[in-house]
Amino acid sequence: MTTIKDVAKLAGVSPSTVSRVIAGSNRISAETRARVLRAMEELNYVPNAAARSLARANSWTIGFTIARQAEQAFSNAFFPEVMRGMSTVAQARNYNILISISRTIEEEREKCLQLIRERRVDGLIVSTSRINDPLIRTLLEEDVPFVLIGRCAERPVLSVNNDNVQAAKMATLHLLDQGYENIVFVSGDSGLVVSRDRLNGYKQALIERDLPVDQMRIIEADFSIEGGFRALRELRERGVPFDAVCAADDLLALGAIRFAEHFGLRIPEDFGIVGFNDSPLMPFIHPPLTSVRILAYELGTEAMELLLDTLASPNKPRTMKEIILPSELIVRRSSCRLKTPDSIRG
Amino acid sequence: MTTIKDVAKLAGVSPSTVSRVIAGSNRISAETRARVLRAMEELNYVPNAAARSLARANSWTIGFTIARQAEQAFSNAFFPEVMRGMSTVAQARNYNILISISRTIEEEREKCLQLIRERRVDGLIVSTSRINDPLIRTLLEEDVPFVLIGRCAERPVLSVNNDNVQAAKMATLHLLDQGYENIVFVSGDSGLVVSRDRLNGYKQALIERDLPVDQMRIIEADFSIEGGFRALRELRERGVPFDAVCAADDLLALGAIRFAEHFGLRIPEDFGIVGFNDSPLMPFIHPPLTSVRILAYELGTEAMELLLDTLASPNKPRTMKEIILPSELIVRRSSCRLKTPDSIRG
DNA sequence: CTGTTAGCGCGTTCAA
DNA sequence: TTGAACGCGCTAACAG
Repeated sequence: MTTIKDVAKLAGVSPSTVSRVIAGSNRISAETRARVLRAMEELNYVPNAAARSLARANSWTIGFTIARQAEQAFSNAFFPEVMRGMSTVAQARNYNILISISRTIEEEREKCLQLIRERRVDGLIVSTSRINDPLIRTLLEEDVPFVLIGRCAERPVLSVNNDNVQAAKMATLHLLDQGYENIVFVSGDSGLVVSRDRLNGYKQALIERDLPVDQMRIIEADFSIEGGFRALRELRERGVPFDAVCAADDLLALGAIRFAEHFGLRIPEDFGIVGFNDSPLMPFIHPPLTSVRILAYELGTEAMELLLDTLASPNKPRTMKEIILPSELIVRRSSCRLKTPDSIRG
Repeated sequence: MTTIKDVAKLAGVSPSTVSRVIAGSNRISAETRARVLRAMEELNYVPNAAARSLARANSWTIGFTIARQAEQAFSNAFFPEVMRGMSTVAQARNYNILISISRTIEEEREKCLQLIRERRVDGLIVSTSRINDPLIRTLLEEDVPFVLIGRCAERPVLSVNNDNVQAAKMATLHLLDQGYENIVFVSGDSGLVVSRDRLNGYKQALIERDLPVDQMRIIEADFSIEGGFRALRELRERGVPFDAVCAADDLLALGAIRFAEHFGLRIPEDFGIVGFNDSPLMPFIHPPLTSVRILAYELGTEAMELLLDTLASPNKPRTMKEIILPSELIVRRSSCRLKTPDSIRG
């Protein structure tokens, strides 16, 4: 392994001079700098990350954490896209990304704390948040620099989110506009902030149209196709009448398609469906599925930028900026009993 | 920040004793160990990763690299699943995972070399390989510990792969068994080893049935739905007759569905389709798509285990073990003009 | 079984 | 503008 001493020897200077060249100090003669650079080149020298970390007390590494509930969403393109976004920014600013996938929220909390305490990462990007999330509370208590992708329900934290309330409201209004009258809402894990927000959007749409919000029409489902199916079957068995569903995720919407097939309902004539996340394959589903498109890549870039900016000015008082990105309702056949298929995508 | 010295002081021992406790040395009295552990507990002590790395010359971190061509495949669940697999094993063995997503193979090579030279990672898991891949050549030259997910065409390297040749052969034989007579092969980037292997499987199937291998029936496509569509249209314009397609990825197979819709071909009556990767949504595609299921999660666990085992015994001569995992053809309607839909999945 | 000492490779004083 | 000396937190070799 070639060290700073080897370079110094070859260039005929002291190690500290080499260090200055690396740091880009200007208190150095052009000639010396050139000699040092040549020596570095020749020896293929690369500074040892651990030694730098130790001396400067930072790691140039950001941790990205995903917990179990999210892991399921791993089946759609959301997380990969977020990661691609984060990576683009990190790379441009010479940061690395450490990922930590946990099975439970306790494990997630342990892992995050460890990464921070070990000084393995300078900050964290947290990918989902629960109501009263213990991870977030801990991170705040320990004053860990972090950005949340999503929203913290209890207090402002640095975060990047898409406007779930607005999006779910749009989706529901769209169903109403299409003449559906009894819309049910199939939620994911109700402990997640994102679920709560989407549910609120659904409610707001009903209220805006002076329609009653009926708890019977709201149901929580396992985050899977099967879960979506079972939730609707359950509602049906309870005798709740409905002719459309706003599902908190595409997987749940696919469960709704299963439900319709199973009970002989025609989509969109008898039954309208909208989902969330607009996975790339939605246009190919039968029928093509209406869905809310989330800017996943952008969530990643924005989160990373926000975090790195924060780290770059540590003394600056931390304003708990919350960035909100727009989402878009992609209308396809599964929710269109009025418009002709020609006028819509997919 | 609490260091080993603080613990030592509180426990009334020397720093090296604390270090021994951490390392689990047995040359230590039970009583002292208990005192030290209590002090560690009390101070919430966690060893600094950089200092350990520096002293022990390892990082307990594995790099995972993805390059552009793969990034597209990011839209299906393959990479997330691989990562989940890697993560499970890494976590169990106290390793961390650093990810590096590059746009070009040159950039990928740079990033990997840097991670190694900086000593930021102890080894690498490389996610895709090209024919004559410069990254792999470099890693071998520099004697970097790495495992390839895939296969190296030129020489044996530590790798974990699914049997692409066999899988493509199965897929093609299945189409032949279903009575399709003119099967074309739509390949991804022909520079990738995986593309070559799948193409070879296709050829082997034809040869086994004494059918001619016709270069006119083999075409390379952009890795996208649109690319799959254009490739088939191109073949059609060239006057190549065909009634079925073996596509090297589900995305390309979706392009084939588009093609069939566009030219009024019925699937599976007029036109049979099989894809690769069996994305979770394939059962919902219209028609449900036959596809080769890859054990992505297992590829991840096996790759990580292989790498960590190698790192664990560095002096042992490196046998270039190549692990091959089976894949499975999931038959659905898109390729079944003989069997009844009841007898098949999806 | 335990303490002392000397690095690991780099950044950063303080002098010169 | 440059070099010498020390410290970052931990491990390991050597004494005892």
